[in-house]
Amino acid sequence: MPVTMNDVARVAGVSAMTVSNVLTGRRVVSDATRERVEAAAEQLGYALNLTARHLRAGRTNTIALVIPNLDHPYFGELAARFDRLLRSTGRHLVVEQTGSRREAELSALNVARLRLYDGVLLSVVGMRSEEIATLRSDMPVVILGEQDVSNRFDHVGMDNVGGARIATSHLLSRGSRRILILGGAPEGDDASGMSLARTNGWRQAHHDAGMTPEDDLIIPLEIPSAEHGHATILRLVRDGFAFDGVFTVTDTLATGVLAGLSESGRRVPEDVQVVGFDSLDGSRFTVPPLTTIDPGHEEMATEALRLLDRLIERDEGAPRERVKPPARLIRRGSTR
Amino acid sequence: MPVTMNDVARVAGVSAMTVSNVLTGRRVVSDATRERVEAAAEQLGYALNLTARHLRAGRTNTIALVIPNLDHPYFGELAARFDRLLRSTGRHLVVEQTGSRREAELSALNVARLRLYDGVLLSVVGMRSEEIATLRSDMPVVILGEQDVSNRFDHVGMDNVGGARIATSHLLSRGSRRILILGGAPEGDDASGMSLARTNGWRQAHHDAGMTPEDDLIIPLEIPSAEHGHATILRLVRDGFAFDGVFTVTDTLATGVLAGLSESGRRVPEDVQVVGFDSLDGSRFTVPPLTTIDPGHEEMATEALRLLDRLIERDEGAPRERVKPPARLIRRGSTR
DNA sequence: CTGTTAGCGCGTTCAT
DNA sequence: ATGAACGCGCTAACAG
Repeated sequence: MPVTMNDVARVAGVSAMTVSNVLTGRRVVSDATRERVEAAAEQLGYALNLTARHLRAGRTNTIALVIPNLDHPYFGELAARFDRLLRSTGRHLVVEQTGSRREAELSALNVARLRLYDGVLLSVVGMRSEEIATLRSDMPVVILGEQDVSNRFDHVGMDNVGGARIATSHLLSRGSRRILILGGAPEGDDASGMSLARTNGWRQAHHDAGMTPEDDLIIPLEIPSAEHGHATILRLVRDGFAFDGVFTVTDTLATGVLAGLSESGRRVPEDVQVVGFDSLDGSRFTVPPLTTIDPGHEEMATEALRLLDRLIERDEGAPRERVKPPARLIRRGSTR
Repeated sequence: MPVTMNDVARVAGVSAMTVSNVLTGRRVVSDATRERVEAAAEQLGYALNLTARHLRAGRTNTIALVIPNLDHPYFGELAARFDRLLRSTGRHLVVEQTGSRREAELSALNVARLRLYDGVLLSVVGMRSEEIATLRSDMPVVILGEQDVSNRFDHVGMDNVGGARIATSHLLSRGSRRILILGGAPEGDDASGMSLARTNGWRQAHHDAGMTPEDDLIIPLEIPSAEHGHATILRLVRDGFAFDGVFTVTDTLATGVLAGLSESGRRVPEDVQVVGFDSLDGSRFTVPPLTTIDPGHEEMATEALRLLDRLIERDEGAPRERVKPPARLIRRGSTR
């Protein structure tokens, strides 16, 4: 059996209450008693039972981050960022992986309702907007990501349209004329909101320049993975498809594209310029280094926590907010 | 106030115990009562309080993975792997990041002792072997990584020497003669155990081939990051240092090296061959794709959980084990 | 098949 | 400065 406060109290010849006071420092204890208690605790190898404290306190000082996968650098970096911020306020981050499965996303929310977490940062992928709107919101929840969310939730997103527009304008200004959007959404496709928005930005950039992009430049993908990027770009090159620029909807995708272009002898940026989206850490060291869009990671993280804390403090009066930091271009060697 | 079992019991006209039985299915309940209880729970929006259940049960069905950082792909992939395995047995994974700080590593172990987790998978970096040996082991703990750990703990490591040897032999067999070991440990350096072991493997491979490698080929690094790999290789090339092969002690390092070689006009694998270590997902799509060493990730994960479960089941009699799966070479385009 | 009692370990409240 | 009592919400153990 584990050692409890009562055990320590007995050995120290005091009440459990006094032990608690020594440990938490919430009340003043005489030096003599303090020392006896500390000695007893040490001697018995006492360890606080956090589960009991949480039950008693009704809160756990733990925030859950619900994401699709940890083995995708995008989410790994996200988790690290939140961890840093929470740690600095003495709280814990717990990561739940959903594998993008609807049920897992729901169940993670549910676990939160089960009082294990004080709040949830939810990065939804498997659920559609309509479905999200039906979620119970009796827990502090902030939605992260590109979804168009019902106004029953706070939401921190990114400027997908603006970012894609900047990326594409950059390619145009550097002389690309046939710019693929890899992972884009053709008209009428039931692609993700992210894909749709970034395709719109790509289109807008062309309009800004007085151009109308050809629809065949929109290359949809099941999943924006490096594999798919790689395979797709190889196929296009082999088919003799004409293009001199690629805007990939994610950096991961760009990785595969750079690999594919290199294999097929296309030089970057001389023959083809490439721009990604996400500004992953690793994109600084691709060959060549990847020009990309920083959607404002740091601001998104701080804002998400601000909104979540507001809910945790039961500041119910405040209306739900939607935050969307400005995106900015990071210029590197994959463009001229 | 949240709804409790008692509230549900009152509305359904039964005892809390019966509500519990309906919810857990641990005892048979008549259909009539079951339905009343379910209706009441639904009506009140009841949600189980897991904190209370955990206190009562004395276990949480949660395993903690303690790692330095989530934004390093190596650890992201590790976390994803454990998450998959644990989820398949109905348990949860929680990730604690330590930033490689000694105190954080200790504190994570401590949180575990505080009954929040049933067991801990500890990836130590900030502590030295001697220090690990002094840790209390009154919790189910399995140590992961390259450390030489006291025999008071189960340990799952990798074959650093063997892997480095295979990597280097491969370079030698493909014609490299001056093979840098980037992130290596010079004689007498107080480098990490990982670094030392991989340097030994590099040396052994040379001896296997009847050669003795020059000591100036051992390039130590503070941190095996892409940045350092990049900067260091640029410097070496600029200084006119002679080499025609690089064994980087991690894949991340190799990323920086490939970028640096490309910038300075050295062709891979024609002028310089490169081999990494870790077999990260992303290494399939570097330019060129990276030849690397798979230390047996999958086996390491399953073994670690087997050992941990043994401890959780209080199978105290069993002696501590140390597992070290065989490493194998993954050949790709960065070598000939 | 259902209820009563009791306690997991802690900390708030009220008393001394 | 210290202690007693009580309850956070759940569930084993023991009735009946």
